[in-house]
Amino acid sequence: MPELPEVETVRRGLAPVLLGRRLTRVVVRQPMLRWPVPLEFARALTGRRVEALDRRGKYLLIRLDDDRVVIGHLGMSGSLAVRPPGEAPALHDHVILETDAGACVTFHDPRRFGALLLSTALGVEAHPLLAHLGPEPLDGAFDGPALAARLAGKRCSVKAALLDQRVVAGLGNIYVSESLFRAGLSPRRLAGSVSGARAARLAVAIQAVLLEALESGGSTLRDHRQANGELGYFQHAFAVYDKEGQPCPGCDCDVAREGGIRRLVQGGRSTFYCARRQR
DNA sequence: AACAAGACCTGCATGC
DNA sequence: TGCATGCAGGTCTTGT
Repeated sequence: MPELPEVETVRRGLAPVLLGRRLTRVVVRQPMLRWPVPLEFARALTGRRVEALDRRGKYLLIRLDDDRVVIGHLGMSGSLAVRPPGEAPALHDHVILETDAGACVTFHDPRRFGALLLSTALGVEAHPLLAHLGPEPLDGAFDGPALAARLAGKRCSVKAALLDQRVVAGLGNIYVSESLFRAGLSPRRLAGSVSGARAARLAVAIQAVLLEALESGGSTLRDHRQANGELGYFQHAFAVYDKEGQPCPGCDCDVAREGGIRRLVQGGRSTFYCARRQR
């Protein structure tokens, strides 16, 4: 599920429930996520107050009042949602946090590719999972030249490069396809060839797609929920993702003759694009 | 050094 | 109806 807009949607939804609250009860029902939840996780969180809720790329950072930081990742199918207190946990509800206001936040993740780890305020930036992340695409400093510098010399496809979190932090399979479509760039294009005006177009496209997705509460294909349980609805605004064979919304290409939106597999992952509009 | 493939795990749609 | 297959929003690890 979760790319930057979904994680940011969850962060914004959880903030009013968690910020400034004390965690009164923490239950780890299933510790075997991507990596085991640390043995001391429940003990470390119980009684602590949540001082800040941040996001870095696709990672959520829950900062506690004792300088500990929870590093959270939702993997493919994870969600963090506020549940009615007292409700019985559902299948795949792996970790439950209760606050002194009586709120109940549940980490739910059928595939268990997600993670909940512990770090410290001083160490979190240098944590192996975060240390090499590229720039935040919604930062003011992210622009054409910044992106071009990250892509320079790369021999892989621009699609593969954008999925690499060291190049830009937070893009995933959906938003890479959508961004390349908006920028009019072929997903097969050599990453290193994207510079100058092309890089500027791509940077603008990435920001526009992410901001629009954010306004829609992210994309719900299956698992993503906003923290309040509502679905995201940006999936209705996809131009190309999962639209193989459908007409391209940006040009009048003939589906019968040109095939409309095409699907391509790169690095084992589907890419969707319009061959006519993307060069 | 760069890249692809394999691994992790569950659920769902499809086709026989 | 049941079963096998393939695919899915991610990314670390292993092998070429």
